[in-house]
Amino acid sequence: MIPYVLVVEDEDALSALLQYNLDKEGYRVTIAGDGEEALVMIDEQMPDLIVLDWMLPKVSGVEVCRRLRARSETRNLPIIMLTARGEESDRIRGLDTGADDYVVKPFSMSELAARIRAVLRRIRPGLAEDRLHHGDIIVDRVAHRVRRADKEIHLGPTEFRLLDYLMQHPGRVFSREQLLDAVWGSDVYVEARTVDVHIGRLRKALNQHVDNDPIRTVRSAGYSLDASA
Amino acid sequence: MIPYVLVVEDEDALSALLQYNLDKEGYRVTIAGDGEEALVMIDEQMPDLIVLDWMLPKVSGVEVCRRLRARSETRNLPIIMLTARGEESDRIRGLDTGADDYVVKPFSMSELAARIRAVLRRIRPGLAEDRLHHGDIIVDRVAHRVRRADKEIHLGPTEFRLLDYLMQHPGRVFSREQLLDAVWGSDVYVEARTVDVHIGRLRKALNQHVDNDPIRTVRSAGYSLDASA
DNA sequence: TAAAACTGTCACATAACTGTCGCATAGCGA
DNA sequence: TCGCTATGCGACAGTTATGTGACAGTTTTA
Repeated sequence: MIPYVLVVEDEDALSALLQYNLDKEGYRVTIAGDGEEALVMIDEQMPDLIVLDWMLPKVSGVEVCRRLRARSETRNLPIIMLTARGEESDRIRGLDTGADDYVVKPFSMSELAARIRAVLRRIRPGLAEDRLHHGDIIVDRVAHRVRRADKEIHLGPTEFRLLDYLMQHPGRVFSREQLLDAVWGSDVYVEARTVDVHIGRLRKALNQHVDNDPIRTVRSAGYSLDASA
Repeated sequence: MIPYVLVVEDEDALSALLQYNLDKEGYRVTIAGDGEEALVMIDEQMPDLIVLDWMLPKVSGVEVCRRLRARSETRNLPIIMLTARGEESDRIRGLDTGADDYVVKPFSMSELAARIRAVLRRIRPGLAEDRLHHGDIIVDRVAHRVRRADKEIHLGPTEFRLLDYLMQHPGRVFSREQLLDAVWGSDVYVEARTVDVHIGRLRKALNQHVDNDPIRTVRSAGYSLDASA
C-alpha cells in the first residue's frame, strides 16, 4: 500500500515542491497550511507520516507535535520536523517533543526522502512488510493473495485494497469518507454508500467458509476490522 | 561482476580490518555502524551479501535480519552473522531468524572468506544456478531448454526470458511494467499490452501437453507464476 | 536468398469488476 | 412501540481489463 504523507508547511513554494517530489517518490501527499488545519486533517485522514515545519501560523509545529503525542491514536504517528538553521539549539527540544527525526533547511529532496524511508521503516515496519496477519486472515501483498482459515479467498482489486488498508490499522474505525480517500484515492468522486457495497462484498468473500465476521459496523461512524480475534 | 558486501559492525577496529581484508579478497565493501544505518544502506545500495554483527546499537543484528526476511526484496539476501563466543546458545536463534551462516568471533579472515564464498554460491538461486525447477517445469539456463512434465517445450527467446524471470520469484506478482523492465530491458519502448501477448504464447507452449496453467493473472496488477503446484 | 521463426500491435470478443439504485431490515431515541 | 435514520444487499447496466487470432515487418536459419 502506498504510504500517505501529510506535509504541514505554510510557505506555498516549498510545500508545492515537496508535494511534487514526494509524489514522484511514490507517496500519496496532502498539504496543510497551518497547525490547526493539520490537526483536523490528521484526524480525518490518518496519514502514515507527517512532515512538519517547525514554525507555523496559529499552532506551531512543536505544539502540533506535542498534542499528537498526547493522544493515543497518534502517539506512534511518525513525524519529521523541518527546522531552519539557527533554530538548531531547538532541535533537541524538537526531539524531546516527540519528533522522530528532523531535517535542517535548506535540504535536498533525496535527503528528506531518505529520512522518510528510514523513519517509516523504523516506526511502522508494517508498511513495508509484505504480509499482514490478523486473526485467521493473511494478506500477502506480493503474491496478491488473501487467505482465511487456510482457504484461498478471491477478491477484486478494490476489495483487496480495502482489506489491505483495514489490516494496517486493526481496530480503528474509518468513516466512509476516510476509506474513499485511502482506498479509492482523494481525487475520484464516488458515492459514500459505495463503500457499504464493497464492504458487503468483502464480507461475503471473507466469510464464505467461516462463520464470524471480522468487519465491524459502527453505526453512524463507519467500519473497522475487529480488533479482537 | 564483483560481489558487493555490506559489513554491519560497530567496533571500528574490527570493521576496518574486515574492510581491508575483504577488499583484498576481491569484494567491494561498505561499512554500516549500526542497524538503522544498515537498513537504509541496504535499501539504497542493494548489496549482494551482508556480514552482520549480532550485537549492534539501536537495532540489533537479529532484528535487522528479521526485518530483511520480512520484505520480499531482501528475502534472499545472503546474511552471515558474527557472534561472540558465549552467545553460542543464541546461534540457533540466529539461523532461525534467517541468517544463512554464522561465524564465531574470534575468526580468521580465510574462514570468513570461505563462508562468504560458500554462501554466495549456495544462496543466490537465480544468479548462480543453471537450472530452475518449479512444479513440473524445468528451465535449463545453460542449455536454454525448457521441459514440462518430461516433454520438451520449445520457446522463443522472449518467452524463454519471461519464463526464466518468473521462475526466479515464484508466486510474486509482477506488473506489466516490471516485466518489460526485467525481460525486455528498461530502455526499449514497448506497449504494456505486448506482455499479455507473450504471456499468452508462453501459456500456450507450456500447456500444450498438460491441463493446468502455471501462470496466474492478477487483474489490474499483473502476472505471477503460481506458487502452489 | 528464400523460407521459417519471431516480434510488436491491433481489433474484437469475453470476462471481471464497478458504482448506483431501491427496497428490506436493523438500530436507536423519544 | 413508533418513526426516523443508517446499513445490508440483490440486481443491473456501464466500464475496464484480459485473451487471442491475424498481420505486417524483422531477424534468423538453412
